[in-house]
Amino acid sequence: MRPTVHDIAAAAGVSLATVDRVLNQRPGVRHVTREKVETAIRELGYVRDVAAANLAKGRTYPLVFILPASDNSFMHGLNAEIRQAILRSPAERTDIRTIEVPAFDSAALVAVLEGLSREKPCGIAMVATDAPDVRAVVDRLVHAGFPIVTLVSDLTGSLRHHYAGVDNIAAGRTAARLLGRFLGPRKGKIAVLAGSMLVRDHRERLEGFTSVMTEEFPDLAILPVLEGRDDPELAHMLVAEALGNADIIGIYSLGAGNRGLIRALKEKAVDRTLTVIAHELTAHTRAALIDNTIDAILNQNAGHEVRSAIRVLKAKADGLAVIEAQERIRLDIFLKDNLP
Amino acid sequence: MRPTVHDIAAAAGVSLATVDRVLNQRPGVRHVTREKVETAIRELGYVRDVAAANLAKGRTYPLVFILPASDNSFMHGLNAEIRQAILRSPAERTDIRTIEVPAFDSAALVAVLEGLSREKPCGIAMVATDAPDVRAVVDRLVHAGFPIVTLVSDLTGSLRHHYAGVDNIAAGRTAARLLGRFLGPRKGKIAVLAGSMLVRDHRERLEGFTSVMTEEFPDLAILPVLEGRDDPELAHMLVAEALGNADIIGIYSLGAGNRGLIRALKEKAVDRTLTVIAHELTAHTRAALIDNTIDAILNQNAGHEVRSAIRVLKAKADGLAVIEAQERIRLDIFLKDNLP
DNA sequence: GTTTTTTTGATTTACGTACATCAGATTTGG
DNA sequence: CCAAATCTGATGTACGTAAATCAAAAAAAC
Repeated sequence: MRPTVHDIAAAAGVSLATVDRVLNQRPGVRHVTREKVETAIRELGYVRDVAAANLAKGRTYPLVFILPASDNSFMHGLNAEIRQAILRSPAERTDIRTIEVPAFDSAALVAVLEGLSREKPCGIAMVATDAPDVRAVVDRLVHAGFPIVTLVSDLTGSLRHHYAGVDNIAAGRTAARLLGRFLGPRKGKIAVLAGSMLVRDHRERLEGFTSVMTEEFPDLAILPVLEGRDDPELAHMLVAEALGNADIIGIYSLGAGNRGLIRALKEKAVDRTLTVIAHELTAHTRAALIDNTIDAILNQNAGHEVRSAIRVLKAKADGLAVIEAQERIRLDIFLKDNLP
Repeated sequence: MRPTVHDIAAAAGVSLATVDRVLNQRPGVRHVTREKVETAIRELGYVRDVAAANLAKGRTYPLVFILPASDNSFMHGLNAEIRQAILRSPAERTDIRTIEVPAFDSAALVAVLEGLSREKPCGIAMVATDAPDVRAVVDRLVHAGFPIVTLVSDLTGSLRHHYAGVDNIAAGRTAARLLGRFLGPRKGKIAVLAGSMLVRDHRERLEGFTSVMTEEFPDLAILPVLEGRDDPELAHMLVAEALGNADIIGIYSLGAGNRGLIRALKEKAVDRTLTVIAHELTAHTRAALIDNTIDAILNQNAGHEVRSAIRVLKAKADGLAVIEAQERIRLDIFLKDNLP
């Protein structure tokens, strides 16, 4: 049987009230007494029963998710997963609220974050916009004791406690190697379709992609990036136009807006053997993978990201350890054979 | 605030004791009264506070893991993950015990399972040996009310509640497509190294591999399977011998014992451009992936499998729902760029 | 040495549920 | 209609912790 507060009290030769004062860092305990209790805690290997404590406290975990107001399927999926988490709230004692901020608008994000410091949530998950002012508020909030995790897009160099998202440089490198290996000895040009080079994750994917391509597949030349702004229409136009170049033998789509890409491919490239790698598994990319329009899909599992963010925030709020291996968000690689 | 038993009692116009009798299916409640209470439960949307209930019951979850006594790195890894889980036991209220049975010995497995029905664990996780007698005991135990999940290797056609492992047919198909695409237009022969065709997961991987190969990559011919019994020495011998065949341009290693494979490759194939796909990420395969001896690794995350099995067993024991998407064990595909 | 302050102990209530006991009410059987 | 059987209510204790109160003891200040 694991030791309880009573056992600690007995072992330390103090009363229950004193143990409670020490455990919950309440004032009114002499230094020596505090030490006695802490020794007993260590020696008996006491760990507070979080379930019982939460019951007694009537604790809930008010969490805030800050998301960009982007209208693409990935963000819709992320929202859906958060709604699922909200449905589980009663069982998980969470109280989740989402706030939408204009995408790529660091000032707006900063304003929201500063507003939050007043309402005292016990944890914040945010899709970070990578800017110095954001980094500054995040660091301030972390110092003030708020658990903060970044979601999907990280804020490197900040003090955020955790990042619930994939390694985008690795994703880009993986895409490059897959494309390079799939194309084998062929020589030709590679088109890259991105959302916007202002977004950190897209920049990182491109960075990883480019470095492996230039180092290891010198026969493949990367064309200037097409910025589709995650907009299907624009993506369609850009890709359709690019396909006029007969040297293109591969495409890497590292952002959203794949609907336009797929349409362009089906219209313009029926007779060509293009190798295409895209990001994010959606109904559209899934169908395209099955009918061979796309050759591989790299994906991050939004559900895992949301659940991981919640687990980490709760653990941080309770001062508990997280299982690192469990919280690592993996890059999924889907071929048509291992679709879920 | 979520409703409590008191609210139900008030709403149904009965006493707390009666609500308790209904909730815990104790006798001594008239049919009409029971219905009143059940209606109130439904209407208020009452869900039992599992944490409080567990506290009151002093509940722990005695779980049993039944593993084959196989001496390969995957099983060692699995064991290590179970030990990690045991370390978390106090916090998770679990009480985990492992039992080793001789590998591929269905009679021994049956004997162990029958022994278990007497000691009443609240859940059983087992690496299944695929045999009719095993299926029969499992079905009996499920009928008797034991939550059972299969781990790593499934028992299809049985009544087990859940399978915590990867889809091995999909894994084989994925390996085939990766190998086929990596080899591109080349023609040649493919060697397959397996552990034993007596193991279901190996059979399934081969099945998936073969079907995609024959359907979609007719220029690649699969040689008769080399059965390495997951033994590095034997694998080394078999592969070294096979590499005498200069037509071999690809290898699929679908079992354990990759140490021998890697050694053989480094000795015999330095001057050849072989494409190699192997299963299970270990220190050895990892190093081989980095130095280009292996081109891709398919992996199942033993930690996730163990944690998933535990979550599912606990949920079943409490009669709760599981988050299906969370419990799906994904097939990891590692290139040298996305190693964890 | 007394007063004031600080520290500690003892005790109680609460959280939401489980479980046991016993008395009282209601239904059923004869 | 009464006895027996069945059902229901009232009540209390427990689980491990939090949090509060008030009294008592110890230490510090005067």
